[in-house]
Amino acid sequence: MRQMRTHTCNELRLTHVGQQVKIVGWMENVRAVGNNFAFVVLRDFYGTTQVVVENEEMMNIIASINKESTISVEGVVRERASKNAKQDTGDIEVVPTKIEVLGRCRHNALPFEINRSREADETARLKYRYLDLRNPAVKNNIILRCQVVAALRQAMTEQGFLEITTPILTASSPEGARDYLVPARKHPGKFYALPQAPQQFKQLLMTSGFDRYFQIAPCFRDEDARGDRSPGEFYQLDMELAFATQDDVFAVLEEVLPPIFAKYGTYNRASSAPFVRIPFNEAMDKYGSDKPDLRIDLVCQDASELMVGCGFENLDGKVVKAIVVSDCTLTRKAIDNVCTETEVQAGTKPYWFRMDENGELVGGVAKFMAPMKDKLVEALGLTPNCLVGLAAGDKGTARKVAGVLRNKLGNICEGHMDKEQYSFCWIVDFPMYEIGEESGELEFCHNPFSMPNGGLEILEKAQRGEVDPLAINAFQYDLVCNGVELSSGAVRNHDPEIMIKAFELVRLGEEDVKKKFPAMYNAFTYGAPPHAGIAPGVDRMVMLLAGENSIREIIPFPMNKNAQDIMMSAPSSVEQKQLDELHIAIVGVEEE
RNA sequence: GGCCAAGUAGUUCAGUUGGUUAGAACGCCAGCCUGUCACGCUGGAGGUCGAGGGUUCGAGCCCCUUCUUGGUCGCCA
Repeated sequence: MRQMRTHTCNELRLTHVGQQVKIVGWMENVRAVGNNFAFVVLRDFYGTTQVVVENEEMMNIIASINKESTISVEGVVRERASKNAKQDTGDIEVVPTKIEVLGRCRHNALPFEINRSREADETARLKYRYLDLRNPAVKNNIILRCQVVAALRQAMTEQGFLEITTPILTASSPEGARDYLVPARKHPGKFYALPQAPQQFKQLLMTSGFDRYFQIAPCFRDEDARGDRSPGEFYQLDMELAFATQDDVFAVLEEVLPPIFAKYGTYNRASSAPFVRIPFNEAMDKYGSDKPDLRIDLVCQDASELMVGCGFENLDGKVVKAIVVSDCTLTRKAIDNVCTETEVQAGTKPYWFRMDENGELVGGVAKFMAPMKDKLVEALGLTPNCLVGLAAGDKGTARKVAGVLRNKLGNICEGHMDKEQYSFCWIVDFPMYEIGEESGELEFCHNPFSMPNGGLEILEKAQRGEVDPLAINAFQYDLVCNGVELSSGAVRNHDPEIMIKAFELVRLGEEDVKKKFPAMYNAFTYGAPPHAGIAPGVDRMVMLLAGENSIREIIPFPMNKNAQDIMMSAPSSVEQKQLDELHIAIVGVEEE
């Protein structure tokens, strides 16, 4: 036979019985039964097939190699004497006439067992990622990723978007995250930067007249990792629409995402259009978060007034958020656990009390609550067997603690979370400005590209002191799914005058705009279309679809949380010659 | 960078109040086994208990330092 193989390891069925075939793959397992009789499991990308070795010659070959070697098996398909219903190819087996070793595995002890690699130490998995990926359970996440990306491309294309690639080597951006810099050999002392997002390029494409742009765009940010945030690089479904409003952008994703989530997700239910829209301030008040998990039916109620005069100094006179969990069966120990975990995550401890089955207030801070029981029952709608979580402090603290507590209670208390679905919402009306924590002065809340709601007029009013700049909203929005922030987007500020005015409010001006965004500023002076866009994170979407908690499970070759690729040994030292060419001198670093 | 947790055989873990030779499962090696499919049975090899220091008659266990890893907060226009 001339081909390497005639069939894959998930192809042969009873209909093939009697045929001469050739299959290839990894020798996953050998079950020897008797001296000259063994079952060999051959695995390739597609599945597994059983090979039966029945004579000494073949036995010797199998015995001479380690598991995970690649072999080629030429032989005849035979119906099994005892079939295995759990295996796609469980009705047949291949009786070899020839076994050839293609790639010998030189190790009889692997760093971990392939089919149990997900339980192995993560460092070992990452170092031997090529072995980890042999595990079908690991590999399937990568396949899912490919399918989702393909589906996204197709859906976007069907919606009339053009995929346009933008530069990877570009200029450092003064705003946002830390840049990855690349030294420019031909320009001593100067650097390229890897794009944090194709933001400016896509806006320039709009200015060029491309009407609907998208890209599965690699983005690079030199910031620390999280469970749901890979260090260094990630991918966004980046898109921008000319002559478009916020609603136009929403309509695209409301059309594109639900079918893909329903088809490829762990859960087959996804919100349908239109997704719920929640103003930023309402989200913060009601859910204690700008990325609420709407699968949880709990809401935060304001209890600040109720607590006045309760006599407990940590509640009395503070901003207090109450979360009422009806029919709560948590034990005291479980409640304490939730409170401790909340404190770890939010930095401040929540308080609690319960109404027992007799309608008495018990546990936690109940003794402070008892005197005003009637008021509480009416205002918070307390019923027997309900738990009340209290988050208190200044406004920001109360919101944050309440948000964390809400998530924990929703996840742990039965009946308050309809988990098996993808629940989308838009968070809208983000404030344009905020008071910076460090500077104490007015700063852009999110990014300076967004169009303020009210345009030039409201900025001028703010400048004249007629409007509180903190009350100005931007046409800025987030897409949230199951408590995960999938994306930020905005109607862009395409008007140079409004841009300058927006900068003036944070003590910057025309020169700063020109200096920071020269290409975009200039381009906009030549007639720019109003435009808007968004960029959902591909990695996070796939993570949600795969039902994984770690972003590393859905990236083919992830870095560890210290931004190292321990398989490739990146980052690494380089030759002095390379440094010289780049005009780089390493100082203040000890040799390893 | 702060805080929390973990680090014991190739792998995943157990290890009681500080006390004899540090155990189990899987994997590996050898032997037996002709219908297994998480094959089975018998035996065996395999350990600087992350590293360094301290307390003690005696430390895997207690104390200090340090390294690594994970989580979390800072950070992420």
